[in-house]
Amino acid sequence: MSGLTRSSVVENGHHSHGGGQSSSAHGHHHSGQTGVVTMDGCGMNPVLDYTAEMERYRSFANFYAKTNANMNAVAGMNFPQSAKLARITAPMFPGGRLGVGVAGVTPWGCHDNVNMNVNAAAMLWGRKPPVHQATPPAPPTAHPSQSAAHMQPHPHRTGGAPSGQGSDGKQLVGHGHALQGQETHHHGNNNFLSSYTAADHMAKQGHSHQDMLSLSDRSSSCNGGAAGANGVNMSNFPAGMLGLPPGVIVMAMGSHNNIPDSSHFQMATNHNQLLTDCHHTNQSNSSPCPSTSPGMNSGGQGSGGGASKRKRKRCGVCAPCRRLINCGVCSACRNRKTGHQICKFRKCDELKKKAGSIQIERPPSVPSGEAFRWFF
DNA sequence: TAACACGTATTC
DNA sequence: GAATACGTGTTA
Repeated sequence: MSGLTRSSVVENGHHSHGGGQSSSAHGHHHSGQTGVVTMDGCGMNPVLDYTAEMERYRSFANFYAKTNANMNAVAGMNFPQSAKLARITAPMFPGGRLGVGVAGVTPWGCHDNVNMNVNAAAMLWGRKPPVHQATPPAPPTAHPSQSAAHMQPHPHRTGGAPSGQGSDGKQLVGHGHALQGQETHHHGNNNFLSSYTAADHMAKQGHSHQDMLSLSDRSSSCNGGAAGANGVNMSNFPAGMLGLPPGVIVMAMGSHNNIPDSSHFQMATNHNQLLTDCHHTNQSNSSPCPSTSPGMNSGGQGSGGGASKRKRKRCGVCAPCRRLINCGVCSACRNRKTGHQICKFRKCDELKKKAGSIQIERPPSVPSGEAFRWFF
C-alpha cells in the first residue's frame, strides 16, 4: 500500500484539474510542470494546463514588476529583499519573456499569503543566501539539457504529451513501463529553470533543504537499497545516465520493503547527480541517513534513552517547509530578533507535533499534487 | 491553549 | 560571532 500512498503524493493523474483557477490547495496544477518523473511506471497523467499556470504566474510577475518599480521609484527606496527575491525568482521568468521588472516575483504558494501584496517588500528570506552562487543556469534557449541526446524518446513511453511536443524536452524514464506523462515542459518554458534554481537554492540555503538532498553516493544506504526492490535503484544512477536535466525530480514510487516512509525524492542537480531525499534528515557529515545523525537522535530516542533533547529538524516536504519566504507579518516574523522563531507559515508541520510522535507516512499537509509546489 | 519570550543548538 | 530556528517555560 505504501506504493499507492506514494503515488498519491505525486499525482496519480486522477485528480481533476478542470477547476480552472481553483485554489492551489487542490493540487491540480503543478505536477505537470515541475519536472516530476514518477517511477511507478504504469500511471499516466494528463498533460496539465500549463498555459493557464503560466498565465497566472505572469500575472503575478506583472503585478510585482509594477509594484517594485513603483515602490522603488516613488519612495526612492531600494528594498534589498527584492534583490534577494530576484536572485532566486528571476530565472523563473527570464527577462526575455517578462522583462527586468520581474525580479521580485516570488514563487510562494498563492493561497497562504493574503498579505503578500502589501508586504511584498517586507518579505524576508528565511536564511541568507549562500555566499557562493552556483553556476547560473544557462538561458532557457541554450540549456545543455535541451540537447537531443537526453530527449530521445523512450521506447515504452505511452503517456504524456503527443510526440509532436517532443521539442518540449519530455523525457520519460521508467522501469520497463511508461512513466507518467506529467513530466516537465521544462525546456520550452521556465519551469525547468525554476526547479533548477530552487533546487540549487534549497541545497544551499538552509539545513532543512540540505536535509532533503543528500548526494547520490550516499543514497543507497539512505534508502536501504529499497529502491532496488522495485527493480530500479535510481540512487545509483547519475542523472546524466537517465537523461535528466538538473532540477528534474525523480520520485521513486512503489512500495519499498520495510521502508514505509521512504518518499524518494531524487533531484537531478547541475552536476547531473541524483540527489536523494532522506526523510527525517539531518545534515550530519558522517551519517548518510538523517535518523542516525548525531545531530538529532543518535543515542537519544533511538537508543531508548528517553526523549532526546536534540532539536528536531524540519521535514522539508510539508507545505510550510516548502515555503521559501517568510510572510513578514506574523508574530514570528515581526519579532524576528527576539522571537527566535521561524515564520508561522513556514513552521514545519512535523515540528508542530509533539516530539516523539513523528510518523511521516505522508506529510499530512501535502495534498496530492502539491508535493513540488515549492518550485513555483 | 495559543502566543510569547528566551535559552540554546545549529549553521554559515 | 551572527543568524536562524527548535524546545520549552511563562503568560494571557
